[in-house]
Formats: sequence, structure tokens, C-alpha cells
Amino acid sequence: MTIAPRKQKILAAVIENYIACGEPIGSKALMNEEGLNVSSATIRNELADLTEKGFLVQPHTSAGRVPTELGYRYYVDNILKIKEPEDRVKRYIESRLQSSCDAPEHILKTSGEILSELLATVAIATTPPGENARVHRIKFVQTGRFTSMLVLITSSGMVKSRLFRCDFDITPEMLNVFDRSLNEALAGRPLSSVNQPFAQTFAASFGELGLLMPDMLMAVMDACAEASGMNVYTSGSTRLLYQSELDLNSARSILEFLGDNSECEKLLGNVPDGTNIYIGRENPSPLLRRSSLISARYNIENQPAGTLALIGSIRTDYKKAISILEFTAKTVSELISELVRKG
Amino acid sequence: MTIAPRKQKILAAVIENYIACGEPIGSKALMNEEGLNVSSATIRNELADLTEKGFLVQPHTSAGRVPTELGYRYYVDNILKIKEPEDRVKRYIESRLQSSCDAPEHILKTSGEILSELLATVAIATTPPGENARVHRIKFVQTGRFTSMLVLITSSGMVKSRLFRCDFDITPEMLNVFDRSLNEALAGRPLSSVNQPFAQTFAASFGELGLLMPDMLMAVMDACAEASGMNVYTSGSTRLLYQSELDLNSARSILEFLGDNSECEKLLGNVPDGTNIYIGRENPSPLLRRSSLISARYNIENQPAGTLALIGSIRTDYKKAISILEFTAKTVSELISELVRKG
DNA sequence: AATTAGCACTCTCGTCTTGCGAGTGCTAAT
DNA sequence: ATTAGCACTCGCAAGACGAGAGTGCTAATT
Repeated sequence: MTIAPRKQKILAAVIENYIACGEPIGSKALMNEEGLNVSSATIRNELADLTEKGFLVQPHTSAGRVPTELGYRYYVDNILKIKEPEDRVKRYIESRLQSSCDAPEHILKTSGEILSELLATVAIATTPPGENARVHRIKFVQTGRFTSMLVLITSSGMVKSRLFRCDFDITPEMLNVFDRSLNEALAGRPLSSVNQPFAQTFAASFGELGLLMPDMLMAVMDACAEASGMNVYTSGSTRLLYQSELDLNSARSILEFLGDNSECEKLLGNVPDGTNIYIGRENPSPLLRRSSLISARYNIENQPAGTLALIGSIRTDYKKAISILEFTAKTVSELISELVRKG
Repeated sequence: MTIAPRKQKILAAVIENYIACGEPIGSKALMNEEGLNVSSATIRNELADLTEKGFLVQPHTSAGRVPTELGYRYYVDNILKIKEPEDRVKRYIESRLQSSCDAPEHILKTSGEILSELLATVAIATTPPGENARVHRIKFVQTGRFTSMLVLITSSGMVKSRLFRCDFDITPEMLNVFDRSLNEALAGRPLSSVNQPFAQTFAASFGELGLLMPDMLMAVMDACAEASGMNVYTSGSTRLLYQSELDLNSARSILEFLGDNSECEKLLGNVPDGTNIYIGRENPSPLLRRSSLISARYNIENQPAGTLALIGSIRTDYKKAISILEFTAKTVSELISELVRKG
């Protein structure tokens, strides 16, 4: 559907105005917009047309117009021009990300915090799904008479640690045995194959000695499971309480969505590459049907990896949000790629 | 202040009724309470007296009575009899805690989750302040060409780990040097003394070699800081949105309180031993003046250690909350003590 | 043909009024 | 000391009403 330039201008004005102040906007107010040198009557005609086409609605007869989801969609697809954020903002994002540049997880957590802070909204960052990653190396550190820490290093360079506790004295010799046999069996194995059956056959192959292993194997499995799944970091969910434009029900739905890890993973794992916007009912998840989700994938070494996303009211400042989100995703891509390259 | 038995009975009835249904309660409704075989007029006289004494108020002339904070206080101090939770509940708490019985932190996190779940409220659990703890041992695990993990073990048996990244190839020899020199310098030192000045003099004492250390030393300081401070685990803060008896402002204040770590630490670190209740304005923190805070300390080896706490509306089911909180604290005390004893 | 001025119309919102009902305090009787 | 009875108070919901904002339509203008 193509729309005459002046109508586009009017549509944009309504939407931007509504985004800014949250109130229906009428023909008279639009007259004062720059670049629109027509009378309110003309604008009324255009508004009526845009309303008929489904881009706008009036809450009631004597109110101004408010964009529909279709209106937002058209605006986002055809009108919106995304610019890079201001230099100040760019520098701020870069400096904060660089200072957490020790591990990919840290970068991702920080990026969520930055986004939720700058945009006063809920932000989500996911790690790349580690499904294809393999065990690179497992190490043990004794931390007490009965306790040890296990450190898993994956082929993608991720590091996960777990404490475990045995009901017998742990000796360095025993840890050596654990270390040697585990690494022999696991090195190069896909993380996803380190599961219950594997643990059982592994322990069984050691006969008596295998009876000493269950706690340790639990820790191994646990660490592999965490490393192979996608992790979801959420920031700023408390901000939902401060979003006046969000009614309580939407806020609850969003919280419910965030609390349901599998729902998050399903959605964020299947989001298209690049930037994507789901507005209201377009959302795959019913819990978000009254909200908007803006997502952007970041890349590692030019390969699509994980997702950064924002969840907020449908009435969101898409321009600002997209601009900051895309810039953050780009920066995250660069920083993590650099980390990975350096190994 | 002592109150005649019948008045106590009436006060208790008003409070319990109000806690249950959230509406002001009048003399007629109280007539139907068991054990009160008097007319509504008599009850009215008693109510008037309790109101004059400050235990009750009426929202307006023609409404029933509602407890004041003083009323709750009297109820909690003089009327409430705490029983142990039902067996079902006890078993549930015990089983969930036992299954996370690998590390104290894990137990504490779980206890917060249990509390917030069972009582549908915000729960907080703090680790024992590690201020008096000392460095026991520090270990290193190489995780990549440029990255390593540092594992800090404290005298109290706590384990913290940190990743750090250097801008040069890490060799096993170098890690050995780090290990030997750091442990020599730090073993037995109070965690709180591992600070910036220490790091500087330490690095300086190595001359040229010291220039390679800043990333590693940052990680050490960071780990010590985390281990020496009290950690605060919060659960169920999203439930605030579902608490109908909590107005939005109180909810925000509570979230603000939870978000301010230093505020939490100050308050929860200074709470009296045993069980303690702050009702409304009694709260030391202004942010909680419209809420109630119920806290219980848990012990490790009979020494007061950390705190479990609940934050909710002033109109809370104190009976249920205290009963479950105390039982949980007791169980946590036992489980952690056992862990510590086993080392 | 497009634009505009003018106007009658519609509908929300805040204010005000009013009647109902719940709950009270007081008084006099028990 | 308790109770029955009664007048009184006050919040609340429902209805009335005017102001104001914004509309759509028509007829005039460019």
C-alpha cells in the first residue's frame, strides 16, 4: 500500500506527537506542524482517509486520532529513518561496554543494563546458543576437604564453573584421576551429549571408583547444560512499574513472559537476523500482544550469534530505541568478535 | 499498656478479619465472631475505647474500624501466638533446602525463593557478612591464551571466582609466580585489607614484573570485595505487581529500597537477633515506611550470621509469615552449620 | 479539482446534586 | 454492665448538566 506524501507527513506527525505526549491529537494541533501549510479542514479530510484505511483510530467521536498497530507498522516500515545515536550516547555506550570487556557474558549483561537504562525499558540479552559448542577442557580446583570447583572451558571459549561436594575426603590424586579420565572422555564432545545416560555409562566404566563420582558428574552435567543452552539476561524489569503508559495487565504479562525462560528462549532464539520489530498482536507470544518487542541480533565474526531486545509499550519511541539498540548490537558484535579472535 | 481480655479478643478479631479481607469491619460483623456473645452496642463501646487508645481508626465516620500500626504492634507483641507451620509445609521447605545443600550461597538463594513463593511476597536473604574473614588460599586456572580464572577461598570456607584477561600470553610459569607470591602475601590477611593501596604496593614490590599484574590484581580485589561484603539475594520482587493491597507508590519505594544495595545492607546487617518486625513508620528506612519488614536471623554454629527477611504490605498475614520465616531460618541454620562443620 | 471557512453535532470529562446504606454515638431502659 | 433504639454522619454510586474539544459536512473560494 502506497500513501501520498502529504498523508505520510500527517501520519508521521500524528505518530510522533502521540509517542511524545501520549494523547490523541486533532487537526488543529497538526496545523502547527512544520511543513504542513494547509488548513485544519484539509487535514481533517486526510485524517478521515487515514482512519478509513486503518492507520488511525479515534478513541471516541470528539477526540483526536491515535495510531493503530497498522499505523505504527507503516511508520516503522516506510517513514522512519534511523540515524546513529548522538556522539555523547555512542561514547557512553562504548566506554561502558569496553570496561566490561573481560568475558562475553559480562559484555552481554552490561549491554542489557545500558539499554534498559538509556531507554528506561526492559532489555534482554541472550548469549549465543552454545548448542554446537563442544567441551574443550575441564579443570578441577580443590576448595575444601569435601568440596571442589569444576571449571568447564568450551570450544567457543566460554567458561563455566560449578562447586560440588563429596561425602569423602578429596585427595589430589583423586582429582587427578577425575581430571584425566573426564578430559579423555569429554574433550571434543558436543556439550549437548553430556547428559544423564552419558554420566551413567561413564561412571559404570569405572566400576567401584565410579561410585565416588555422582556429585562430580552432576556438576559436570549442570555446567554443560548451562553452557549449551542459551542464557537470557534480563535488565530493568522493575522499570515496568514506572512506565505510566503501560497498564498493569500488560506489565504483568511482560513479567510473566520474562519469568518463563523457555518462552524467552523460544522467541529470542527464532528472531530474524538484523533488526526486527513486533508490534502488539504481531507478537508470536500471546503474553506480549499488548506490547512491542524490538530485537537486534549481534554477530560474532560475522556469524549471527545472540539477540539483544527491548520490550515496552506499543507506544514507544521507536526511532530512539532502534537507533540505540542497533548501535549497541554493533558494538557488542565488535567487542565479542575481538575477544573471540584473541581467544 | 494492658488491655482487658474482651477488648483484646475484639482487637484480635478486627485485625484478623481485616488481614483476611482488607475491608473495615463494623460492630455487627464482629457479633458473629465466636466467643463474643455480646450485643453490637457493647462492641461499639469497646471499639470506641480501642479507637481512643489509638489501636484502631475509622477511615470515615460511617465506616467500620481498621487497625493502626499501633494496633498491629500490640497484636504482634501481645496477642499473636506463633505455631509451627503445617507438616506439609515443613516437609516442603526442608526438601527444597536439602536439595540445594551444596554451598551456603545456594541454600540462601533457595530460602529466599521458597519464602517468596510460599508467602507470595518479596523475600531477602543475606549472606553472613564476611568482614572478619581472611584469605585462605588463592588458586589460578588457565582458561585461554589470555584469560585465566582466579579462585578465592576464604577462611570461612566461601569460594569466589573471577575471570581476568591479560594483554600478553599467559604461561604456566607466570601463573605459578602469581600463585606463589599472592598466597604468600595474602594468606591470612583480612579480606577488607585487600584494597587499592595494597595492590599498588604489592605490584610495586615486583618492579617490572608488577606491570603485568593489574588485571589479575583487579580480579583479586574484586573477589575479596565481594566475599567480604554481605551479599543480598532478593526474590519475588515481581510479585509486588500482583499485590492488590499494595499501592503503586509503596511498591515503587520497596523496589527502590531493594535496588539500593547499601541501604539493604545497612538495614539487614543491623537487625536484632531472632525475629524482628518493623511495622510501617517503625522502619528505619524511609522507603519502607508504608510497608512491613519481618526479619529473622539464622545462626551458624550457634553464632548469629545472616538475615532472612520479608517485605510486604502492612496488612500482612503476620501469623503465617512469622511461622514460615522462623521455621525456614531454623532449617537454614541447621543446614549451613552442618556444611560448615564438614568444612 | 483541491482547499477552506463555517457550523451544527457528538461525545468525554469534571462538577454538582441527591438518595441510599452502613455504621456510628448517645440515651434510656433493663 | 449491658442492651435496644434512634438520630446522625458520611462515603459512594447514579444521574444531571455545562464546557470544551474535535469532528464531518456543506458551500464558497481558488
